[in-house]
Order: sequence, then structure tokens, then C-alpha cells
Amino acid sequence: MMGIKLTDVAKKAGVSATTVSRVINNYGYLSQKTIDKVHQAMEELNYQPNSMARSLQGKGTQLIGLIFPTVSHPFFGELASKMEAKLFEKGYKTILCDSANDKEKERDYLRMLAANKVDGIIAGAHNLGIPEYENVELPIISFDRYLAEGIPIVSSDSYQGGRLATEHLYQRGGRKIAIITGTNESDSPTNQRLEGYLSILKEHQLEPMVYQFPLDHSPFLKATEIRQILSKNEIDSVFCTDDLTAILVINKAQELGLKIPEDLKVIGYDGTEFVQNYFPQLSTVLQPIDQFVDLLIDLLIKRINNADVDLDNLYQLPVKFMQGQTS
Amino acid sequence: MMGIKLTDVAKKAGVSATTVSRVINNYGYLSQKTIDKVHQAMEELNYQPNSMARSLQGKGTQLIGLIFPTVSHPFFGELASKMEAKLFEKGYKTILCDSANDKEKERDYLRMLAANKVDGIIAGAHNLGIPEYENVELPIISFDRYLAEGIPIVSSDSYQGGRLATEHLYQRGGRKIAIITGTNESDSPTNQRLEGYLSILKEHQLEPMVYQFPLDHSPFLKATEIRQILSKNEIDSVFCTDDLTAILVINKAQELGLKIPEDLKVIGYDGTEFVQNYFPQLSTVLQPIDQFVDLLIDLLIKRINNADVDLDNLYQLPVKFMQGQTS
DNA sequence: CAGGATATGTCAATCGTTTATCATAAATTT
DNA sequence: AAATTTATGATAAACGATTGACATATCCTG
Repeated sequence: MMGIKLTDVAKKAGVSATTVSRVINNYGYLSQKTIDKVHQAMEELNYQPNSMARSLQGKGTQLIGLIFPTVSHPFFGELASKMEAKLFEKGYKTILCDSANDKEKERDYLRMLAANKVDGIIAGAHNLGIPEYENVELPIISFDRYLAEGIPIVSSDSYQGGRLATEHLYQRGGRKIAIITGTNESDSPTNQRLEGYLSILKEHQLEPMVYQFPLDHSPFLKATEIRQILSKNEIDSVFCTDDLTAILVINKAQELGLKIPEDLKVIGYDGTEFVQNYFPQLSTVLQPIDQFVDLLIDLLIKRINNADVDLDNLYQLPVKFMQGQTS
Repeated sequence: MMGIKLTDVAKKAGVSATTVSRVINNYGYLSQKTIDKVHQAMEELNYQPNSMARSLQGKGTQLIGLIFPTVSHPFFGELASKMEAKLFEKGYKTILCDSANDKEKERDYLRMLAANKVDGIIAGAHNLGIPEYENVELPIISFDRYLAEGIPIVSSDSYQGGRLATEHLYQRGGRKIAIITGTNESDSPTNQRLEGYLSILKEHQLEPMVYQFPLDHSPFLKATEIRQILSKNEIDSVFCTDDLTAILVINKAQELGLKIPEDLKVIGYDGTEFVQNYFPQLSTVLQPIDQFVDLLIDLLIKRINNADVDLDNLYQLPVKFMQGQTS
């Protein structure tokens, strides 16, 4: 039933357990001959050191917790997928935690990750009021959201993104420019997209039209509200602070017989590869997902290797506007 | 640096370490008073038993490995997300393994999961020729793909799905019905979709037109090939064996000025919530994702609790056709 | 109040690996 | 040939929790 253990390898290789351990952990004096013998025995027995026993010794688990709202959303799916790939390259394993916008679940996760002695956490969920983050002694890096004092945030320049999108709509002739965004309950840089929008409208002395949908609204509910907004016929442009909402707007506009972009200009936000591949017509603001991944992981690994490295509080990566046919 | 341990709880609660362990593992005689005292101490100290130490004792890690091609694909993203949620409910943690259609990566994962002593594995990747599956002594359940003798497969009735979609296209007047599917290198029930298609064409004595794209083709490449196929103007209907390809077909058809469904009828396959929400117009064959999740997890847990339970080799869940406006 | 049931404690071994300490032996340098 | 350096082994104590064996004390019940 039980697997191969270190002593089995030692026996097979005809050396002592100590020597096998020395080979595995590469310390002390070792002859090449012994190293080869041991490696061969490990291969022949298909030996894998027991992670539990190693980390009991304080070796680190090589486990990283990933806390995101849900990987069923293309944006987080893409982020998680790339994160996982890069972590695996670097020898880490990923524990997936879909917080599902559920505060209690997120707290449970935090406890669970601590109990599992993960080496670090990357958190990008949207729940507020989780004081546990204040006391976590683990290395954490946050994605796009304030968690607690001393936890670095990686995000993009949402203010600039909001400005880019809105100014673009204005340049294309939009004068009744609405924004559809989430309720900014969470203390996240994401809310700056709205600020960017407002700043541009102010510069052009236009009246802002702000629609805020709670994050936990179903797409169906959102679609219904969007239909209502559109059928009032009071707007000529919409800036959606995520691509999926923009797609809903386009769908509903088509149902209502509105021509895009003539009757209605639409801009999204995120620009995942998914949307670029399957909705190439959508104008959107590109978030630098690959750079997010690189930076998040680099920072986390720095923290893991040295708990005292000085990291900035906030890293803001630049965004890019991408012209499609919907604006 | 180090966290709270069992002996700290014992001290705080004023009882012995054995008693604390008895409380945690719920065995032996215990008074309610003691139980409460210990629980209170655990809470006050925010104690979490060290998973490593527990599983060294043979307690099981409560870890489950999830091997899928990539969660950046809406279908697998949804599957993974729901799987993770249900596993968490049942007290399991999910290690995410995106095999990325990379055989070597998948083998590495298998090794890694064994070293981490996961309690079980659910594998739904698409790689062929991984003999390791033959020797894994862990409980495994496969999603939609043959792995090795004795590993149960959960899938849907792809043959029937292929028939449903194709017959529907015929009923709507399609006579030049093409299929776009993957190359059936992987030994998976999925390939039965093609068989279903062929069977219907045969019944109606129509000429099959089969286009097969390798799984690792980029969407861009696929789109280009689709454009070529469509511009030859030889078909009036397409059955795509996944929704995303169907979306590409629709995009390219629009570019070419083809009216849907008049000039071209399109049917997809999968019917994720994502597609239902954001592409409600697409006709598609619904896979029973929720039932997949329930069944996969129930079977796996059965195997975990009793390695000798008799499970079927193949579980085929029914699919449903869903009428949209593209057919 | 005897005797079983209940409640708690002490002690020690165990899980598989790491690592420090000592010991010893061979190989290499001076 | 003596002195180092290199190579390996034997032993044992961790890491944190579990659990069986055994001891003891309190409780309840007939």
C-alpha cells in the first residue's frame, strides 16, 4: 500500500539513508559515483520524497494559494491559468481557491491555506472586511485590491484606463456617455475606472450617467437592466468596465434594433485573449495580463525567499486602448 | 515565527495534549465541558492542526488533484470552478493542474500529485500515451477520456449529441452539412460526436464533409481555415463540436456577408453557462456540467473511502439540444 | 457502596525526512 | 609518512500530531 521511502532507496543503492538524504538535499561531501548510484535507485524505484515529511522538517511545501472570485470568468480563468503555468515552471504547486464572492468562504480559505502551510498566497478576490488578512504571517501579494497594511497590490492604471475609454467615446462623437460598472464596495483600484470616466466628462462639461450593478448580479439580471437603460434611448455611448457587460450591451442593443456603433458606441474593459479571439469586434481597454502574472509571481517569490524585502505598496501597470468596431 | 501547535492549545485549555487530540479527532470519552474548553482555546489561539503532521500519521491530506487542459477555456473553467466549490464543501482542497495539452507536463503533474499524497485525482486532459496512469495507485476518475484499465470514465452521450445536432440541421433544411471537430487522436468518447454526425448523414444518404482541426491550433489559425471553408460556399450548415469554434464560424460568416441561419446554419456543442449568458443566440448541445461535477466527485469519494468499490467503466449522461437562432 | 461507565492524564512509539554530531576510512596533499 | 581533505556511515533528535497502553479519578446506578 505505502509507497517507496528513503530507506528503500538507500537499500537499493547500497548506501546509508543519510547519504541518500545528502544526495537529495545536496549538502556535505559526495562522490559523483554515489550521486549517480542514488539517482539511479530513485529512478528505478520511482521514488518521490514524501512532501509531508519534508515540510514537517521546515522545508517549505512549494504550495501557493490562489484566491480569485471564480475561474469560470474568462478574465480570472486566464489569469489563473497563466499563473499556474508559471508557478509550475518555478517548482510550485497551485491550490485553487474560488472565493465566489463569498466572504466566509474566503476566510475559510485563508485558514485552510495556513493549515496547509502554503509558502505564499496571491489574492485577487472582491470581498471586503476580512480582518484575517491583517494577521496573516504568510507572504501575500494582492491583485487589484486593498487587503491590509503592508500587502503589496499589483494592478493596472485604472484611472488612465477609464480616461482612455471615455475620451475615445467623446472623440468618436459621443455626447451622452454612460458608464456601467460594479458597485464600488470593495476597496480596490478598479474603482478608479469610474473616476477616470468622471474626470473626462467633467473636462468636457458633460453630465455623467452612472449605472452600478452589484458584482453578484446574474448576467440575466444585468441584461434585463441593460435593456431598460437602452430602451430609454437617452444615451449614445456606453463605457462598460468589463468586457462581458459590454457583450451584454451589444446583445441587447441588437435586440432593440440599435445599430453599433452608429446608434450606440460600446467600449469594454479587460481585453482577455478570449475576448480578442472570439469578440474581435469589441473596442476595449487591454489589461496587461502577462505582466500581471510575471510581477505577481516575482514579488511573491521575493517575499518567500526573504520576508523582509522592501516592496512598494502599489504597482500600477499601463493599459492600452484597443480599437474594435463597436465604437 | 512558527504557529500555534497542539501543545499550546493544551496548555491554554489546561488539559493534556492527548485530550486535545481526542477532541479534534473525536474519540474516547470526553465531557462536554472539556470539549468546550478545548474548542474555546483553539479559537482564541486561532489554532489550525498542521496538515503535514496529520497526514504523516496517515490521516489523508484532503487534497484532490484536478488535471484539465486549461481553465482559461470557459468549459473547463466552469467545470473546474464548480468542482472546486463542491470539493471545498466536502472538506477537500483542490490542486489545479493545467496540463496545457503538454504530455510531459501532465506526467510531471502525476508525479507531483503522488509526492503530495493527494487523496485522489480527477483527470480530464487530452494527452495520449501517458503510461503512468496504468500504475497510479491513487483513486482516479477520468472525465471524458480513456486513461487506463480500471479507471472509470464520466462523459456524456456524445454519439447521441452528434446525432441530435446533425438531425436538427437536416430538419431545418440543411443538405450540405459539414462538421468541424478536433483530430480524434485522443482516445476519448468525445470522438463519438463525429460518429453521431456520420450516422445521420448516412441515414439521409448525404455526403459527409469532415473538417478536423488539431486541438493545439490557435483560434486565429482556426478562424483562417474556417474562412476558407466558408468562402468556398459549398456548405449550408455546420455542426461544430464545441461552442467556441461555432462562435468563430459565426464571426467569419458575418465577415463574408452570410446570413445566419438563412445562408448558413450553425450548431455548437457544450452549452456552458457562459455561452448561454453571453451567446444566447447560439444553437447548441448542452452538456450536463452540474451532473458531471456531482458524479465525478461522488465516484471519487467512493473510491477514496473504499478502494475496492466496484465502479462501472463508463458513465454516460444524457445531453440536450438547445434551440437558438443560429439554426 | 461495590462496580461499571465515564473522564482525563502520562508515556512512548510512529509517520518519513532532515540534519547535527561523531566516527571512520579512503584519497590527496605536503 | 604525517596531515588534510573528502567520502560515507551510524545514531539520534527533531518536525507536529495521532494513538494505543496503562493508570487513575470521578461519576452514576442498582
